Amino acid sequence: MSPAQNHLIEQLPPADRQRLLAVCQPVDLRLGQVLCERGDVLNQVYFPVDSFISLVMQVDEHPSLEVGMVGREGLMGATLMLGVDTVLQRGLVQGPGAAWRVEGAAFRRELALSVTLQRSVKRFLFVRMAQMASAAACLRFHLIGPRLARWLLMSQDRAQAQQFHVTHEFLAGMLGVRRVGITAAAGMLQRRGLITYHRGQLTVLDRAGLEQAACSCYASDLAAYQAQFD
Amino acid sequence: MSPAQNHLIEQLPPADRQRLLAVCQPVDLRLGQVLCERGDVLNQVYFPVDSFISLVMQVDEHPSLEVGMVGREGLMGATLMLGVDTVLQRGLVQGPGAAWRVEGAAFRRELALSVTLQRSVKRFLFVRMAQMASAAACLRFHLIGPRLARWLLMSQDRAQAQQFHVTHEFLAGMLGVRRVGITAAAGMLQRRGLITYHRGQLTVLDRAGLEQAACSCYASDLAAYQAQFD
DNA sequence: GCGCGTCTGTGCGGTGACGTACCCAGGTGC
DNA sequence: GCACCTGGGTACGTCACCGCACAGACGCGC
Repeated sequence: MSPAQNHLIEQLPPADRQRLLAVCQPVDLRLGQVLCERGDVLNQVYFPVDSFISLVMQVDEHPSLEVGMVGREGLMGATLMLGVDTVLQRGLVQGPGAAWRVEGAAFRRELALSVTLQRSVKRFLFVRMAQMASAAACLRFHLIGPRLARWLLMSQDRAQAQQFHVTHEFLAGMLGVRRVGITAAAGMLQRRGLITYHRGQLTVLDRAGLEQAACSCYASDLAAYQAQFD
Repeated sequence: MSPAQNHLIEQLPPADRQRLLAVCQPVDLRLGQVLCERGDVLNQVYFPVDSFISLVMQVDEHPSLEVGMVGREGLMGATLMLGVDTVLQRGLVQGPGAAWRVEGAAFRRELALSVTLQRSVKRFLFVRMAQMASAAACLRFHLIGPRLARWLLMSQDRAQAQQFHVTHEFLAGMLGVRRVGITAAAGMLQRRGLITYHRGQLTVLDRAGLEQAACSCYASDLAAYQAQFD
């Protein structure tokens, strides 16, 4: 697990990094695993390495809806920084793989000890706020097609692979639409030669084309991240 | 301005409160005033007293869209706590009235001196995150009618008056819909005897009925706030 | 008291997504 | 080789909202 790392951990000064890793456990996240539910006490923090996690809401009887995604660029549980240990959204493993897990109390101790860690977590929280705001506008104004393209790009960035496992049903639960809506939109992307899929295996064929097809929120999310971390 | 106060300031220990108020200026916010634009450097923080402020986004060529509202229960500029001084959304005065204004640098100094202030601002940020997430789901799933009812309740809570000034046009820019969409929804609320309006003056007649008509997001937003501050 | 700008109401065709239902194909397991 | 489940495609009527356009109505200022 040494070359592929979580970016926030990677950027810590060596002493802070070693101290943090000493209280981390390497875990393997399985596709579909639910790490926490809304309302839970937040007692574990995850730093994805080559896994990634969707933050999913549910209101009333509506389909579920993703409001955030966390990969190696961040951590799940950043709100502990705000002194609150309530979980706001379900944490659903969307890309299987490795992650570091820390107990909440230990994480708070490390935060107190490392100004650099504090700074990174704060900035990541800020990025999440920017992304949630743009997600709100996206949900209001953008059509399923562009939103799907954006979602695929975001996943590909975190999976760092051309191919990953998603069914239309699953995608519907991310975008908060019907499965048929996804079938229509994905079929269009396939006909345009941007992606191909078969029984849950989806492959990105033309990344540049997908970026063209995606709504502007993809670019603005990326810009919000880069403004803080590059 | 002494009895009516901003809640965050009110709850500070006397010494901290006096120190903070010493660097605050009382200002009078005018309806429609724009306090900051997306991308600006955040160099002023506002604590509304009997005014309130809408946080408004704009994407592409679409109508504008409110993604948050700040009244006497909070402050505008809480993200300074995260060590970032970039403004994410336009700050538009939606309810005219008094507020305290602090320079960004002075606010940071006070934050460093007062653990209580830190704690309050952090909690308020957490509440804002909860509210943005629920706003996202609301935008996706709820119809204009219930969303409008919710918005009126939120405004009434902050205006602390039965009556306030809003035109259909303005409301359209808050909910991100056409003006006619508001006319239809507001007309329905009026026919049901919940509100009445005339040339920009809107009066809430039946608050309980409005709560019935509003989507579940109003209750869940309130609960998120109360979990932190009551 | 006249004019004009602002605020509100209505009408109409178009469309993106919805709910529901059914079908087919690929793959797995007995 | 058959049953069964899962993933994906198609069809059809409905609905909320859109874009656009136009009309009344109130109220302020000259």
